[in-house]
Amino acid sequence: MSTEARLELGPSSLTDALYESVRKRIVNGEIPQGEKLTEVRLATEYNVARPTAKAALERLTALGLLRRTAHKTAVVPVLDQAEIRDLFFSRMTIEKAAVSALAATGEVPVDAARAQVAIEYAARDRLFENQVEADIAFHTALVAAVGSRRLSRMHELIIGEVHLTMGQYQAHRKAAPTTVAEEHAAILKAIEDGNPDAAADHLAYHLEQAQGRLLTTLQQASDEVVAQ
Amino acid sequence: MSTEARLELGPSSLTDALYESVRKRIVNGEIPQGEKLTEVRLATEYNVARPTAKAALERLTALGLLRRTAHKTAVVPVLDQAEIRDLFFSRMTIEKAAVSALAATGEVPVDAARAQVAIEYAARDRLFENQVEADIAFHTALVAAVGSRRLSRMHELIIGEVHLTMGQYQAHRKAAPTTVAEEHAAILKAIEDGNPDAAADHLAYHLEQAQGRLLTTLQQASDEVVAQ
DNA sequence: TCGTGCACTCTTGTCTGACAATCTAAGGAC
DNA sequence: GTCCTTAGATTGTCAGACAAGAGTGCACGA
Repeated sequence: MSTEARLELGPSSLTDALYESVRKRIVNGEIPQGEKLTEVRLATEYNVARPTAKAALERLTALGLLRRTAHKTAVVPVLDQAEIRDLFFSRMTIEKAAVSALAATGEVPVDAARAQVAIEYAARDRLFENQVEADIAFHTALVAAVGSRRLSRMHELIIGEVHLTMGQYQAHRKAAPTTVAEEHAAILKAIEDGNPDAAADHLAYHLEQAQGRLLTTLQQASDEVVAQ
Repeated sequence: MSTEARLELGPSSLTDALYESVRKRIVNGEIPQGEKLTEVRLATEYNVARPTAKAALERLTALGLLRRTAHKTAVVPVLDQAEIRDLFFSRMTIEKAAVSALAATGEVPVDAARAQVAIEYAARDRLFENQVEADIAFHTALVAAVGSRRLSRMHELIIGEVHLTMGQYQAHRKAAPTTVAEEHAAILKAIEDGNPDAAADHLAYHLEQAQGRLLTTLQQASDEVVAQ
């Protein structure tokens, strides 16, 4: 972590900017798992007041990107196998409902199709970070297209952790971009065909595969630590 | 709203206590829909600092019990028909997944059974507030029993609004306690029988009925306003 | 030598007071 | 009557401070 940092002034609120900056650094692995983030550290690094840093930390905590208990320092969480399973179970619940609803209308969300293209480009250029980014965007677009504010908010509550996990294990990840793209395409196809059950099934398969890939890399990562 | 208020010192944090106190007052209708809650008002009423009040307001906002945009005063939201439908669609998604998972194990959650009893007592004694409270507890217990931290967190994200809506229309509500109890019993029965599909179906029916009851009372309430 | 307990430090929770930026609403000009 | 300006209200952010809880290491005793 560099001793100085500059905030983009895009977002209206200073807290927003700080939140967004730290969020990115966590999900792309720049701030590694297990790292502690104190309020004063964040405040001094970004040159903001402690309450502002506190607010940003609380928001990150709410989205699962940090863990924090009373009077204790916030920590970037390390998700174990059980938690990854729980994460994907929850994710499955939301996204299944989303694709089913979309298939009922038969309309393929344009943002999802766009993200699908972005994934292919990123994969071709070996830009892993962009690939993860686009993958998250794809799934987020699917949920958003349903038009349910609350479904999206619930999804937002867990997708951060998905992003975190994928980002943290990025280096270890055996990229299988074509596989991912094919699985995504199958989901979109089922939506276009207006087949809710098929859409849900394809999505379930895709997420199971994704979970499996993550658990494998997680296992490999822990093996490497043991081997040292 | 009284000009003075006392906080119970149960919760460790002052913010927690404030949050909990205001939460109760919102969901039971003491603070009506559309009411504005400024930071200073809350701070002076409870005799706490503005930052503390701010934190409590932010938490309430996160759970949908207040609406707040930048630089604007927090307001107790008024849910229209479309939002109630969205709310129940989201709720359905979570709770269906929950009862299906429970039925797969075949174990009836004790807390849910306990809440079921509480509903009956409250209904018999005409304690509407307790009845609502116990109903929320029943559904929360179902989700909690799955043991998925993230599913529970997502549920928490929307159940507050359900509570709010039920509480706010409490006065208008035509109580149908036996009906509710029977619908709940059917869900528990299906779980006990280990039948996930039946459990999901009974839950879906129950929530559709509940939504219908709410929309009806909502309609009646708006009619009354027009008639004035 | 090892374990227990105390003190110290770090960090967070909360407070007071303040200023700037923004939103709301009231009042005046046309 | 409508639009614009201006004043008040409200929130965002800041600085500095103190108390309370959590963690750590050292000293002391067994």
